[in-house]
Amino acid sequence: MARKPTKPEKIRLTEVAKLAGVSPITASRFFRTPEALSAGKRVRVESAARELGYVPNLAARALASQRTEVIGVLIPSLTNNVFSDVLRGIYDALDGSRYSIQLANTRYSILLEERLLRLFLAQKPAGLIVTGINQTADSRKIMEAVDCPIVQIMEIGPSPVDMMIGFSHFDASKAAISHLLEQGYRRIGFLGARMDPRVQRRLDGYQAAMTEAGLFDQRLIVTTAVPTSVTLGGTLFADLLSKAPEIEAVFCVNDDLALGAMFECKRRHMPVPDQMAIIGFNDLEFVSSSVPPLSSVRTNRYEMGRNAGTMVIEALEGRRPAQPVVDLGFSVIARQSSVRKP
Amino acid sequence: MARKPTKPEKIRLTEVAKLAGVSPITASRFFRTPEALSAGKRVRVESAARELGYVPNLAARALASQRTEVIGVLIPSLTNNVFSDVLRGIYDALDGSRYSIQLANTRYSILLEERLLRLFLAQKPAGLIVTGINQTADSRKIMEAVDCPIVQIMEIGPSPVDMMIGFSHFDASKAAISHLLEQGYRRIGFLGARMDPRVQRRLDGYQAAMTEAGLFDQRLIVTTAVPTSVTLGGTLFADLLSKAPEIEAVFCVNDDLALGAMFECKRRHMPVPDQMAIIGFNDLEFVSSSVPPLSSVRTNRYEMGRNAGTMVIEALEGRRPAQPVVDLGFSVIARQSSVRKP
DNA sequence: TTGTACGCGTTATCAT
DNA sequence: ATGATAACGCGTACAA
Repeated sequence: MARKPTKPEKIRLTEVAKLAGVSPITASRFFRTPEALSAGKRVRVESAARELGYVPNLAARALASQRTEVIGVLIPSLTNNVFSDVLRGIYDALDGSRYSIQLANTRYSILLEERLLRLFLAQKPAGLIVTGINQTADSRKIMEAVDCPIVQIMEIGPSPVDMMIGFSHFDASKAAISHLLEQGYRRIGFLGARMDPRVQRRLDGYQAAMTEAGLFDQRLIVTTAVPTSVTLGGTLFADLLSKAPEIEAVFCVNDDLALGAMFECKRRHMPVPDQMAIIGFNDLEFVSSSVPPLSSVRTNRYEMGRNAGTMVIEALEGRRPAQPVVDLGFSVIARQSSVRKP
Repeated sequence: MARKPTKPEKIRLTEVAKLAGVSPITASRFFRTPEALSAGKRVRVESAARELGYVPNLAARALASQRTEVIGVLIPSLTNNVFSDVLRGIYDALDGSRYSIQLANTRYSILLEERLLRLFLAQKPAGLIVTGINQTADSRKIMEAVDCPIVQIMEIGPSPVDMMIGFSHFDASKAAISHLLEQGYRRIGFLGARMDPRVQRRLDGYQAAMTEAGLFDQRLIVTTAVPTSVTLGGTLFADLLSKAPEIEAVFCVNDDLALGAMFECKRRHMPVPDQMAIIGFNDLEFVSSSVPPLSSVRTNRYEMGRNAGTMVIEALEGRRPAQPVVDLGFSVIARQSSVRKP
């Protein structure tokens, strides 16, 4: 024998329809396209649903319709403030829409990313937001085969899987160095942590700028695979100073490192910027109120997330963007920490 | 007419079963209880699934089994570092398990929380992790009616919906003030932002400690509903100074405010701790490397998330914790910013 | 605008 | 250990 039939207490669409005096499919339509119902039935279904406390069964809906209203989001870190801003943007964009978010943490591993991607696809997501442009070959194949909008965020590159929104980390980094060069600094150090693909591109930008200026010197670069932190900024800066005591300025791949470097300067009674100029990256909230205020490169993280969310929704509604790749740019914010006094 | 029958290309359990020469239900068992299969069939199903690239349909699974393997997580903020640590703990705890996470952002609104809760329940989650103990009456009713493990995190209180893990914000705050009192500070200010329930309880703790010491003075308290930030810490501290210029120490409800206050001291050439002692809350990474190092109250956020995740899983496996309420405690970390020199 | 008929892909239940 | 059958609750396709 098979399983017992549904107990009559359970409140399904059928129960709502019965109470409203309509067929189940009409009740179903009420929840999806209420405007397709006559006013009378609309009211009756609505009150019936309310009276019974009807809760739609999303699994049944997904099975029947072969899709869900879940947008999968793959990011490499939950701790990094950079991603929390992006996430907030995504959540805000999807707020009020019918879509919900499923978030996964790739931990900066493209292999784990691939596994999570497969996991997502088992749920037939309505859309996908993934971080960066360095996926495994298999991930790329999978994404190309999937029939849903996909936005790659944080970076831009030549061949989007579908859509893309971000900025050039290479250019942004180069611009930061240009700023320091314009201020007259010549011996400019580089501090990098984690060294994920985006940080790597910032290093490339640094190298390009320094080489163009005829100032490149491998000794000025200190990097580590260790995750970033303020404390680490101090440590790396100390390393840099011991390797190259003559440096006049330092570019940190993020603001945490920059703050750490600044604290280290303070411990060494090394005035900023008089004896050491510092510029960070991301323009987090705190940099403007530190003493001295820290220069940084502003990136539009919230907007990135917000736009990514919007792009997915619009694509789902059939309105694909004219431009699949959106460059949100950046701006170098020069504050006291990197500005030569007259 | 109804819909067309499934196209033969689609790879379902049926296709796998056919290739393996077993019935669909046997193939189904392979994915759920492989040990219940004979070794031969187990191997055949496995290779058939691999060969066909079978991807299980989670919607069908959820519909048939009436449950999912999704754990819903409700937190008030994505930006606040405090929650990213907790989240990381939850993700780590669930990593490698069959469960995935669905994250929702309540934006510090218990009304929105209630809506999101209802939304989650439509998906029949395997478990639920919610923030705090201040839910709406309806939310509480809903949670009590739901048949899945629920963990309330961040706080502890007398009547858990199901399980609870956190610490007493009241006691932690009181301990911070006790530390300042022990150091000999008497005029101790309070800086608070956001004023969510947990921050409110920290204020209560401050008030209790000060009252017990016979030092309570409403003028020493500066609060705002505005979200916290380093910059805000500076502003609030300036407010406090103008209201009560005689203060010797300040307790900030989080480390961002504390850092902002410290920067403001620096701008005013007010040495810390000689002229102004500062203690923060949460013991974020940066406090130990600032100059001077900032005192703070360490809370075990990662462990909280990690344990919450584990508690849900264990409960799902039938092993409910002996104690439904877990107090993770806290510790006052006294650093230079609040220690009187001898 | 509304309804009919059936399929979505899996698992629960019972039987062998 | 394995299989037959029906049921999970809803949406699609088409007809009226």
